[in-house]
Amino acid sequence: MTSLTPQPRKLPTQRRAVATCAAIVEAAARILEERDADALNTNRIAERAGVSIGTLYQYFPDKHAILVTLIRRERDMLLAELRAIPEGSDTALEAMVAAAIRHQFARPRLAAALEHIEQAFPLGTEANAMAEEIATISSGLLTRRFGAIRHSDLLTAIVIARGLVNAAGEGLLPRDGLSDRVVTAVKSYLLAVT
Amino acid sequence: MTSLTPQPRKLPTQRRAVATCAAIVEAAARILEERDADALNTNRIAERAGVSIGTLYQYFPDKHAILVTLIRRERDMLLAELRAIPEGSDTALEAMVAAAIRHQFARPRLAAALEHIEQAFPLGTEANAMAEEIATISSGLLTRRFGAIRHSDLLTAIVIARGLVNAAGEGLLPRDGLSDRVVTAVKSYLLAVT
Amino acid sequence: MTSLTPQPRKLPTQRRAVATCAAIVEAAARILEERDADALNTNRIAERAGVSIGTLYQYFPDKHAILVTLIRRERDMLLAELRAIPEGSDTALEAMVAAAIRHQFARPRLAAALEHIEQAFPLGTEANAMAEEIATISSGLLTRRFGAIRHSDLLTAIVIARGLVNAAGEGLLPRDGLSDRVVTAVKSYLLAVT
Amino acid sequence: MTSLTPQPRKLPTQRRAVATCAAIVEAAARILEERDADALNTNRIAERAGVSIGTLYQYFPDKHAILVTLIRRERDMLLAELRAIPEGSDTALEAMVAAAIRHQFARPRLAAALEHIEQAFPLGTEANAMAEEIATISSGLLTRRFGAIRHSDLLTAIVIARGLVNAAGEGLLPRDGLSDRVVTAVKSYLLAVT
DNA sequence: AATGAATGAGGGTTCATTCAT
DNA sequence: AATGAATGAACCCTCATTCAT
Repeated sequence: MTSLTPQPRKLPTQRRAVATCAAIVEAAARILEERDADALNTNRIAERAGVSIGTLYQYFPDKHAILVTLIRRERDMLLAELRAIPEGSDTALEAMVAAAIRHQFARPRLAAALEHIEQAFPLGTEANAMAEEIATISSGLLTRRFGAIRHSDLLTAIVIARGLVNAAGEGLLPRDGLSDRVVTAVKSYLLAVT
Repeated sequence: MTSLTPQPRKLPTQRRAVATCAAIVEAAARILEERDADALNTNRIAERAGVSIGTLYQYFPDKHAILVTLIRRERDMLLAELRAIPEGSDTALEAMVAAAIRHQFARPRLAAALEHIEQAFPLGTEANAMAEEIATISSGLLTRRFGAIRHSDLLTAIVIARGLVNAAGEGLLPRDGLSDRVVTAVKSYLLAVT
Repeated sequence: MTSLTPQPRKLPTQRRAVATCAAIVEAAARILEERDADALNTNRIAERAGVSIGTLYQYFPDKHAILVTLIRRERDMLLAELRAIPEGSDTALEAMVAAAIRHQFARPRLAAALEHIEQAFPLGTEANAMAEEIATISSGLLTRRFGAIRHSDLLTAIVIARGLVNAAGEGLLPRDGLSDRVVTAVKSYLLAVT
Repeated sequence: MTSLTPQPRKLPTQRRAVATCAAIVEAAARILEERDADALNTNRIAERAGVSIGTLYQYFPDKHAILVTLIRRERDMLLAELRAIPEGSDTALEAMVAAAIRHQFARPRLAAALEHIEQAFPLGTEANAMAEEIATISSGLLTRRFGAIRHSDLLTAIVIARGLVNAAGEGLLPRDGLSDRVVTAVKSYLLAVT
């Protein structure tokens, strides 16, 4: 467990290989959804993906790399949604929260499982890079409404939102009215500190 | 790893037995602090505790039970501090946040490790019981200042506080000014919804 | 594969454990005798030793360590025989050769297998130490008959003897008259260079 | 790994095929020189040779066959040099030793690696054939100087020479003066027994 | 009560080899 | 002829747990 940097062992060139690669990552996702993180072993991943264990190791140097790829896949989906929000929008905050909630509840068990796994990895440069990117995007989107926000306050707001969405994803908080609650929490915090 | 319910195999009555039991739990805590959760295995726990693996299994039915005991130990320490806060205090919120931060940073690596482990356990009745107890205590302490608080808002406030303290414990947020930030976040949220 | 230094993982204290440890090493020896070096895997060693694979790994950190222990065992047997030869003897050379041949043909297939395995290990300090010790012993035993011998000539003589005994052990040379041949080769070389 | 007999799967007639075949064998040689025998796997050989694994298996039925071809290649180079020594030469022994040393030190790591690998193969008819051929050549070359030599003495002399050259190749013996040492050892042995 | 030797299911990974394209 | 994706037997090793002493 080093960081989030490792790449697939071999870049798949043929069409079939790309599909195999994706199937392996998706198999890992399904196992995390249906069972426990403990149940995630390479043999099961291979079986679930419908490939042999050898094939799995052609594309990923080790188990860790599969998870990293999966985490990246999910992260990139969320980042893409956030980047798509227009900067000038009056409802940027609402849109961001909506995206986060949509992402969390698209595959809630997967999101929860990855949350834990991600934290088990040492915070490599890539994990920080994502936090930084979210901060940058948020900054752009929120400045219009809240003025200049101190970096630490921005991070605090992100942590609040993230925590609430995750908690709801894990069933600790009712999903009903979640969006409003998150928006309220973030908005009231930012207004209080600016 | 099923739930948080298992009890130590025998309720130790003799003085030495209690000490052994505590030594085993503390050994687990130390390993979690000094190494990784992956490094936590029963043989190492026994060695670190200065007892044989056989003795360990005389006091705990399985590895899970050791962790549950450790989690309970830490949780009870925090709950005791929270319960000690006088109900009539004007600064009850500040006191609660201070207690949480003190607890988190007393043994930050341990707190972070347990956070992850706890989530890996299925949410047994006991975990919920703790959440409920914190909600009850909080309710008592906060009503004076914020009036009647909806249960979901109380939970939300707790999740916010918890998330911020944890994030700071993991280094995602500066520790400096943490107390103020948490108080501000909780206070502004509660004021916004009441 | 580093050097010959690794020790058993855990020094066996109980009588049973010592026996187990020896059984594992002997099992490895038997497999090398009866099959190929390729057939030497830890599962087979454990099975042949009549213990579980887990037990094997209680005493040896890895496969390599078993081989190192076996090599040491055999080496020490030979060294003990060589050391037992009286320094003043007129027939020291003959006695040394006899010891080497006896050792080689006590378990010829084992000796041959270990020869190859030993060379596959990087020449650690210990392997050199043995060569040095043999040189020292030889020097003491041969000086009386051949006068002062240059170190390089001593090594050469040892290599000659070793090579001939090994070749005979592998069936490349007839065993008949082996002792005389080795003694002749060494004696004539040493007389030629002194 | 059975014996030295297997042939390349197809006798390549086309120019490119011969080159591919040679590239594969040379790739194996380079890997043995640069890394360990453990690092010698067919995928790596193919990669190093710049061909696909499929192509490799078009030319060689299995991994073993590649090594056999390599061993033959090296062996034939040495035999060719030995055969080139004129029978009537007074310095035939010196020439033979020089050839062996030249061969050993041309690619010392390769020679050492092949030495081990060769011994790991069961002594097939081919290995014996080589020993026999060397004996025949040696006999022709040495009779003039040493008279009729018993077969066992010839073999002994060859083993002595081979052992010394190999030992020097592996760094156990100084290379300096190696030629003289080998010649002295062989000459003094042969004079002693004839 | 305590010890620690022993167990063995299970997991990560490699690599010689095959075969569809 | 060449490619490289795919295979899966086999291997090394860990660790939760049991049980004879």
